[in-house]
Amino acid sequence: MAKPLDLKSTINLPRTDFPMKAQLPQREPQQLAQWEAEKLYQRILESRAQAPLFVLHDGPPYPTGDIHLGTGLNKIMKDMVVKSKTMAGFRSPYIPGWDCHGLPIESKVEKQLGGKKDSVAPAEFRRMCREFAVKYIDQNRRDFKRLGVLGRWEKPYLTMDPEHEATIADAFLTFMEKGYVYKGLKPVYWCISDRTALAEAEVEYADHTSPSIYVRFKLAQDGPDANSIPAALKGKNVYGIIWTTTPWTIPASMALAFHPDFVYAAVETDSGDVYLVADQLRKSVAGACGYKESKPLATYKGSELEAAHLKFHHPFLDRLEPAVLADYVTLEQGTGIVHTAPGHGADDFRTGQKYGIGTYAPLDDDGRFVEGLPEYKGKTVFEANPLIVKLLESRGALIGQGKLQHSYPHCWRCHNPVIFRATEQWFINLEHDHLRRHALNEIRKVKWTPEWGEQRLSGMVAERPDWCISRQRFWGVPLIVMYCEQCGEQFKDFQALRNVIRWFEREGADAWFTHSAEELLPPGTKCKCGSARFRKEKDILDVWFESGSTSLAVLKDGMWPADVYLEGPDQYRGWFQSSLLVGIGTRDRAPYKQVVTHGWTLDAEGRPMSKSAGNGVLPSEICEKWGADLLRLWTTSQDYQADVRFSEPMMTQLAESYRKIRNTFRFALGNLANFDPARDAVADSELSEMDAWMLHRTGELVAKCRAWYDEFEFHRVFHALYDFFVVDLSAFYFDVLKDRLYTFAPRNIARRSAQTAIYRITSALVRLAAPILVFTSEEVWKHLPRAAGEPDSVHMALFPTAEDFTTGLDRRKLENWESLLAVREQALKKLEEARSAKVINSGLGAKLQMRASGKTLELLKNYASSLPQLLIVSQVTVEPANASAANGQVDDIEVAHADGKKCERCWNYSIHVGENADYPAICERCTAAIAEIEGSRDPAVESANR
RNA sequence: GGGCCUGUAGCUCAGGUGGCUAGAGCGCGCCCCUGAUAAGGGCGAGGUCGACUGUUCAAGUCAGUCCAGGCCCA
Repeated sequence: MAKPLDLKSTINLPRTDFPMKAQLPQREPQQLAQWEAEKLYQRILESRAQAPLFVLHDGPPYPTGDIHLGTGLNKIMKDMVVKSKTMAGFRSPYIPGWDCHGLPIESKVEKQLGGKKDSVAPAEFRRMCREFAVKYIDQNRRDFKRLGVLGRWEKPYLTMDPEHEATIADAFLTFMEKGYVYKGLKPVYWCISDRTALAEAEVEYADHTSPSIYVRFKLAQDGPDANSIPAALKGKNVYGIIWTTTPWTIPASMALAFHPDFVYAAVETDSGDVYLVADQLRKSVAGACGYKESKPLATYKGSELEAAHLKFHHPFLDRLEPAVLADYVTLEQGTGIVHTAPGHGADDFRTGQKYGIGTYAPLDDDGRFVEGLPEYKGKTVFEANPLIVKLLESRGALIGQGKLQHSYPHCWRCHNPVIFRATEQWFINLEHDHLRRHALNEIRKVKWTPEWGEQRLSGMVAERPDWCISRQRFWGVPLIVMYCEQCGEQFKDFQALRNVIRWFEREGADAWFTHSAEELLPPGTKCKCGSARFRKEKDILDVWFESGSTSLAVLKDGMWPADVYLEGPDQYRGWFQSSLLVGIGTRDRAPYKQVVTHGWTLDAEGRPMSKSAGNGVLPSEICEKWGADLLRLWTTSQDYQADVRFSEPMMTQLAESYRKIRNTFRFALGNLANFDPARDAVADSELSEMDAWMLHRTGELVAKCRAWYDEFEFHRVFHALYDFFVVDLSAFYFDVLKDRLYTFAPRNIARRSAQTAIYRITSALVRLAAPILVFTSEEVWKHLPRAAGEPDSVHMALFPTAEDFTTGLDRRKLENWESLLAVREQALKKLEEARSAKVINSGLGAKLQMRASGKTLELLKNYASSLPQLLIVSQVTVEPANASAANGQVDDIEVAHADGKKCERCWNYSIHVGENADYPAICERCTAAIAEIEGSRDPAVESANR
């Protein structure tokens, strides 16, 4: 008589309370709160107190309302570096920082004041700026933390902190003391109605009607270089023709610029004069000026004219202007010759520097000429325009005029047109003490990721002009420069000046604005001339000098230089360069050993993301919709060395990938219910061969992932892990394992072997995934049985090692399994054919009849008993074949319907179903399993298993 | 316009020093399962390797030109 039995109750189905649905947007904040309450970051550092250091120095973002996706990507990458280094056994602190000073906040405060900046004292103005910065920093900090980034958030570094401001000022003094700093001229945007310098960002372009004039400059026929004048021009009335829309710059004209490669024609006009213009523009110039030209006397390349040392007479001043070369000269309009006023144009200034021509800018703050001819002296530049045109006319130099409407820079505050004006600025001399050469040397010693970074930065450093470090602003660190009130000399007692640093340490840089020079200096300080009264410099430092100094302020206690800097590609021009120069100027070396750059953040069409373009997506929105782990998955899914893209379809796809990973973890956890590694794990020698082989494969994966983490190749880690989850585990190993896990007696050694492997594999994968999926990994970790001594947070754990996965399985057997995997692929195709032909439905309904020869036959015979489980079919027969198939292929596989009846318990077909009178519906294997289960039914074991 | 970089299936990624019919996963199509179930499994169709011209017995891989895009300058 058959025993009554609930078959399903004898099956070991997965059981876990690890939820299938992630609900990341809801759960992640809870996890964050828990980490914060547990002081996870501090505990990690404490647990690594004796470990070797690995320092990533955070490039400080500028505090703004919402963080941009690119900023999110950057922070996530930094977090992955820190977490992976921590798990590799390093002590890797992360001190986030903010770049607090500078124009954007200053502008906001100005707006708040309704443009009446002068209505408050500098100290009060600075207080308001500070308030703004604090507000934004708090907001940013929330966003960054939400991404799962662990670090010293409660005490970040701020460039506006007193101690930090002191370090910046000190670095400046070091530069000054070592002789790098000099005062020079540089043209800047200048608003003559507000009497102030404007930053690039403070000018807006609007249409403006300017005079448009053609002016002729007469070639000097005498002088020391007269011999080199080309023969065709000798002794003639030759004129260089220029075109300009700013007649008022003519008094400051110092040179005529030619393009080195353009062809210039010397054409004789109806008046008998010879005019020099770009050959291509000959006709248009003649048309605009209303003269007739005959055929050209000669043509010259611009470079020839410069080589001939041509000089031209200024139309109304006693000045000779040399022909110079400039590659910004264009043929789009004008004459191909550009009158060059180094005091009133950025391009002109550079050309002037190159040729050692003076920077002449005879204007006061109101834009009035302080010297020159009576016709325009004392007038503002805009008043002077028509006067100078008239003057040119009266001197016979004006050969054409009109009006031109064009886009012209205007002041954002008063909306009046602005001018370029040379002003006194402070510079760091790149040649002093071979600063440039030293920098280029240091660049070579740094490891660049990607490698082309070296070339890129070298190119920039080699070409860059001297560093202008002064700004006419308030919200920043002042240049510690003082002048004697009596003799006017710059005060250069650096020991005394460093007293200011002490003030800054106590009160911050505000001290500069609230105390007199005499208070800031040590009591009794005197100038060489004997005077004790000093005047403070008003300028503040370029914020790039500040951010360039952050490593000095942040990396204490043997942390300097940093192991790595990691930023976007815009920082070659910015932080990488400023940090390098400050590092060399103060400590004679680069502040970083390695520099990693990631790409720019683009939308689906490859356009850069920005709020103004309307294609920007905020990290906070992504966290709300998808979760931070999804954003982190996005970050790792792509190769960051190129630009990275963001689109909704990508996120949908990643969400699917995430779901797969999560479910696979969940399956593993479900099958580890009641599994206690300390009690139930099977020794290596007792492992089923397939399990040992899978452990081996896991070991290979571990080795690869660790190497990739080492090289910061996160996307390779992601793709390898993901493929392992999908292909090796979900589609293969776990699928094959179901039969053993579900139908074998719970404590059967073969089932324990499977669980041992699942446990070890899962424990490894969750740790490898932890730097990427910081929340999900923690969730898995908490559900995973933990060995004694393992930390309660996955982020405190160490990465697995490949050695953890050596089981002693010999090489030949490993290869056997690789071959069997190939056989499996072959069999699956045949099974699919049989399914379409309706021979079978499920694989378990099949019997495979294989024919093979040689080594393959031998292999299949040796593993005959494992084949049905490996292929998830009910029966497999192996017969010798006549022909021998190519490398490891089975010659033939035939699929037939399985023999016997379907076992109601394990769903395998067997001819033995019904043989056991007690359980007529089950097969011989299940009969044995039930006997094993019943044999072990003693209450003590039972309770231990529940 | 200049410097540097990027361009392999719909998407993301592999393809040392040139050498078999260019690979993977996802997505897609078709099918199976219902004991991972708002899961799981299988098979299949997708690529002129941005374009062109060279070097070579042989090029996704080397060289040149061009096109598209990015960062930074101008």
